[in-house]
Amino acid sequence: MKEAVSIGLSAAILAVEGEHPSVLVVAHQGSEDALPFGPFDPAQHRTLESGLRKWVGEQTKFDLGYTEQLYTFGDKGRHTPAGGDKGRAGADTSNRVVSVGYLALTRQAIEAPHNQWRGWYHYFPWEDWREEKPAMIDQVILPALRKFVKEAPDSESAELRRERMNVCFGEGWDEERVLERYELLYEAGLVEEFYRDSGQDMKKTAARSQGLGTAMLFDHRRILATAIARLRGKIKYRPVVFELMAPAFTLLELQRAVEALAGLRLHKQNFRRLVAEQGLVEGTGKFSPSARGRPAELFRFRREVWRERPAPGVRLGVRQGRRTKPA
Amino acid sequence: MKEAVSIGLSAAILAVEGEHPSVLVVAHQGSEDALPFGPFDPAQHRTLESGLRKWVGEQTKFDLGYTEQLYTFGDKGRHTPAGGDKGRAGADTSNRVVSVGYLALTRQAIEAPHNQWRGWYHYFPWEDWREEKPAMIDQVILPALRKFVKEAPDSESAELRRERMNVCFGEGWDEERVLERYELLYEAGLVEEFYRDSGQDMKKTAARSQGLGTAMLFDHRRILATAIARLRGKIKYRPVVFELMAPAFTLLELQRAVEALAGLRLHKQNFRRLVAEQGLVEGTGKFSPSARGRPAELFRFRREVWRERPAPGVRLGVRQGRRTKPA
DNA sequence: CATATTTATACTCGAAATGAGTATAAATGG
DNA sequence: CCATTTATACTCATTTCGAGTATAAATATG
Repeated sequence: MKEAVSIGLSAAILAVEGEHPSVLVVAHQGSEDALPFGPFDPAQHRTLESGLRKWVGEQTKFDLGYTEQLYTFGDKGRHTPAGGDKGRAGADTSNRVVSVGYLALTRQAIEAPHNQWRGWYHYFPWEDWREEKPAMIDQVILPALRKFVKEAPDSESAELRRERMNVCFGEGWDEERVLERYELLYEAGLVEEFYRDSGQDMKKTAARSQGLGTAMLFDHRRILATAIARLRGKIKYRPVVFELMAPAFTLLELQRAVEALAGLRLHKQNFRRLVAEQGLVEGTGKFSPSARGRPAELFRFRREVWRERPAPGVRLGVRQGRRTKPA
Repeated sequence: MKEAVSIGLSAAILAVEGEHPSVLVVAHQGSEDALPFGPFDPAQHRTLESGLRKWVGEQTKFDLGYTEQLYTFGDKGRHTPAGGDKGRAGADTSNRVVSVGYLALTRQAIEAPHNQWRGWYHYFPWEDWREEKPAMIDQVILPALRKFVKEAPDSESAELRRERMNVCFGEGWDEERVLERYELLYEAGLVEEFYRDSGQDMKKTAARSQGLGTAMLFDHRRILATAIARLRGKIKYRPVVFELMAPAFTLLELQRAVEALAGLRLHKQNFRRLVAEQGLVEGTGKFSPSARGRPAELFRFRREVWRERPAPGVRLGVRQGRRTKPA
């Protein structure tokens, strides 16, 4: 009980601008993108969350609105001090860091110095299915994963890998499995972090040259994957999207925001039916000055719903096209 | 980043025996029930979970099967060393404990020395609606919460408290809000832990005499509430119930298990329809030696489903009776 | 000015899922 | 044999869901 460990708090601070979902990254030591990251000081803070709010406020100059704890990672090797010893099994008895990841949602998309907003899909290009199924899945990911299956040490392990491949990238896209997919790609050696963490030289590896997404510092991309997965799940049963919206918005704007988060296109007429039926939203009499087309009414979120309905949320109305159904 | 903190790992190890959902508790120092609890030793373990498995194996003599991380609590004051200083704002600069809670599911219900299985609903009597709505809700909880609303420092705070009361205990029971309800009862001073943590003498307090559920050591009841909430949510979309079942079971046994977890009664015919339709289960040709009535076929879980279906799980088929619907 | 184009919004329709039963089968205990 | 108990199959009305069609209200263009 006396083992000293330090606690790192990392925040995936998310926002949406129009159709672009983004995350706040800081220009950290070196070149890799990083999430805002700071230590938890037990002497100063009563809760983990208050510690987080404190230094996020200091570093990024704005208040966290909605926040939610994601996960606590304690894996050795996946949080190597940048530039430090890189041996995987290396007995680094120095100071072990356990990192607690948080999700935060905000409307503000300010540009503080050293901070900037970057699109999610830079880090997870295979997760954006709004236009079409990303070609890299069939062209790069699946071939590489099939190789990963073949190279399994034994047949049991191969079967397991095959299952994971199918669940993650096979028939029937489940947009919530963001973390599972990233973890699989990591283990299969298809993301840069794998080579960094295991001390191998990335340049030497063939797979590396394909560069699946942009790498991040430490385990920050894992935390971001967790954040996106959680958010994608949550929008379906809790009205969290509104934390990301301006006070007034058109229904199309709302739909575009949900689509940006889910990485999927939705059926317009059904989306508005769902939102309306659930009473999540009420019209202000005002209308949006639209460039062309009929002007859309501006709506506002009815904060009261969370009192009335036990589990409100924007159910994504219908996926368009695809969606294979099992017998 | 050099602040020393120690990490405690607590496990809510859950099982179901027939209709009785239970949790493994250890006879700890003093009188309060405790979850199996141990330190994380960063020098010895690569991940938090491997640390957990290690000492749970040592202390309780059995393997954890399915495990899942729940939440990391770091609140000052809610993890006071038993018998130690109890001042809430007391500057105990000693050693702060951050506790990571885990959920584990198991079939075995062995009786190790010093360990024992106890029913969930000893700790959360208001959560079991299988027979009927627990009378204590109307007779004890709601009156006390109304008092809590009245005593709010200002009207804004009162409105917030009223909302929480309604969401937690008002119309439309949402069986998943186990943690929210426990937290509300804690803040309203209706559970023993509140008085212990704030250093007040419980005997002196009127509310105490009503004793809502059995208290636990440290924040273990909070962790257990988190575990139950998580499990109640998860059974609806992932086939986790089967982690708790024997290899072969009748559909009624499966239903009773789900009911025990959810604290609700289900519609028998529809439950079997759902389970069958989803292909979660397949009949062995064998039949259960039933005491009376037509013998029921024994079924087994089809492990393959998790390959075939993207998000299988036992959707609870239909709540019987109640369920008020908003306009 | 008429008309194509664009966007918003209302309404329809069939397929599936859901909630609540009824009906029948297969055992046991008098 | 018959009342009782449990299992299991099937029916039916209602709601939800996925996918359209239809119409309205604006702008752009010839």
